[in-house]
Amino acid sequence: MISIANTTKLKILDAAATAFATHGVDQTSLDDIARALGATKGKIYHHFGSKGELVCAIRKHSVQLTLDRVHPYFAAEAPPHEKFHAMAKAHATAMISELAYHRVVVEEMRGSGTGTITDNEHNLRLEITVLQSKYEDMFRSVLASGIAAGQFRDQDLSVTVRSFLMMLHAPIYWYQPRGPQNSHSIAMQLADMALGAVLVTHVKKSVTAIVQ
Amino acid sequence: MISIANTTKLKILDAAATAFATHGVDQTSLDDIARALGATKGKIYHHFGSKGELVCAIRKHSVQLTLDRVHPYFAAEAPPHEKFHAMAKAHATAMISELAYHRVVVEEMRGSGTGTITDNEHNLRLEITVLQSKYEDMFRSVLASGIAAGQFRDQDLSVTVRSFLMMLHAPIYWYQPRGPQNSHSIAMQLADMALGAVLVTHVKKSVTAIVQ
DNA sequence: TTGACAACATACTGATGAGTATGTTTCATG
DNA sequence: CATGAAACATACTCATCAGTATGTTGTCAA
Repeated sequence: MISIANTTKLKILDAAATAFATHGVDQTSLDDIARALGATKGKIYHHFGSKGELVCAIRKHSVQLTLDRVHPYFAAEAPPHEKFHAMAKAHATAMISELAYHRVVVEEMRGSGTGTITDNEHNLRLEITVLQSKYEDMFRSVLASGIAAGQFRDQDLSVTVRSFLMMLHAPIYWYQPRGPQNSHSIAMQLADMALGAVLVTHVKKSVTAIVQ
Repeated sequence: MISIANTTKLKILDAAATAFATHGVDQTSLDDIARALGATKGKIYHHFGSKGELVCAIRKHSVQLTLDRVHPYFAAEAPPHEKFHAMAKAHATAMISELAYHRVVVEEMRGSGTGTITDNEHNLRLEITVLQSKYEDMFRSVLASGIAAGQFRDQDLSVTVRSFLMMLHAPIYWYQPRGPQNSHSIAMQLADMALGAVLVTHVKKSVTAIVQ
């Protein structure tokens, strides 16, 4: 948190996130990022131990940003389906609002990363894992309440959480700030879909079927 | 299609897909793939013009495999919600069954790829785009029918398709062949969730709410 | 049987980029 | 005003690969 209060570090993080999100982590050299900053590699290496640490810092920041947006709705008092919808919408809004940071996270979700891993990077990875677990646990908790209340379908929680979170990540792949839809309506639709994905399913008789 | 009837090419494709899916495209050298094949780079370059073409071949194969699994259910006669559920389940099953190929597709979804792009690769990319469009159109069509029938929620089709497809991609990130769940139950749950995501939402009164 | 081509292996080049070693400047502090 | 350290810039090294150029082997048709 102190590290992010540092203005210079944050500028580097922003530039790096933007570049990584645009061209991919592996296709972006530290010289590229430095150029975008109007500086040189020396500046980056003075603040971050390695490229891997830089990526981890972006990932951690991404998770933290998302958590900050979603947690208030988790803490508030509300029935499961309303709470879930609000949290889902907040998550989608986060994806759209800080697109670059979250893109990096998704790209690194496969697991590998760079070959050499510093101690500092290793610790960062652990912290990120802990944060992500805590984050998922919030949703797990709400889902459990909803299932207990008979509103949500009783199914494997791990699969459920990972699945609808992937759906909420969708804007990362296609959202463009200058697109026709505003971010609010997209976030709302995604939240609606996420809620539908967990609710007890109720298929209405088709209108055409009745007509026939 | 003729190209894939070639046994040697398919073996290279399999080895490449496995390696790419495990360590990431950029972290995997052609020498690595050749070693996995018990051969050298020469073999690969004899069958594929560049690393980019190899990746494209994997992507195309992935889309084709998925299409082959889903299309029968699209062609069959059934009410929208049943057809959609069957297609979604087939998609999820495809993801799990040919995990490696589909992982490569998702990793390359950001858009960039290698710097140099051969003519051959460019054509492959166009073919892939066409295939993917046709694929999405199938779902778009079913969704339109369901909306017309009053079963599916009337919302932006593009957002809908891209979103629940992302959810169906989820197993790519965490499914392990030796996992506790069998592939069938996971595919079923994902299909259930996808259907719920598009159906007209119907929130049951909470049991606890009634008790209170 | 011979040449011609497919199907590779071997050995190189060349560029790219992460990381480092070593300046240089600013600035706070004693 | 001296001095140290923070905050960079500059100029390297060195390993990694994608791509290429060329050699080798088998096979088949004329």
